[in-house]
Amino acid sequence: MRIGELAKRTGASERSLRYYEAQGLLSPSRTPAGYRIYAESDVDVVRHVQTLLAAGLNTAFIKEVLPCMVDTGEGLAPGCPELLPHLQKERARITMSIDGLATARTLLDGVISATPPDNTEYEAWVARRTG
DNA sequence: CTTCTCACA
DNA sequence: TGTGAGGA
Repeated sequence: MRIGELAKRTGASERSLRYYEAQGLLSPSRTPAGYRIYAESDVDVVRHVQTLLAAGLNTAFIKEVLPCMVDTGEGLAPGCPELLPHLQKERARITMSIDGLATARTLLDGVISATPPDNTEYEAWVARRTG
């Protein structure tokens, strides 16, 4: 099938499909005219890529683990045992990221609730809109 | 009409 | 990642 059909069947944009290819996640053959020809199995590959991308993994990591992933009908499962450590490492990375955002939010909360030394303008504004 | 590459107010 | 140009 050509890129248009694969896009329709997976919900991925043609743009994304070409991007996945550039990242080595897909390697469609070409017609003499240069049109990309995808295999039926690529539909699943694209779905897996979308799942992993949504799970916060980058294309480089996906490229490594994709061949070890197996479809369970429900979702994806680790096809190789030596995959778990890497997956857990990714999980840890996401946790770090969340912690960073949490402290950022706490800091911002502090700024939002802080009382300015000279609050005349601030209070005038509050008074104006609270009536 | 569909796809391709390349470039970017 | 979207979008549009310019071509096949």
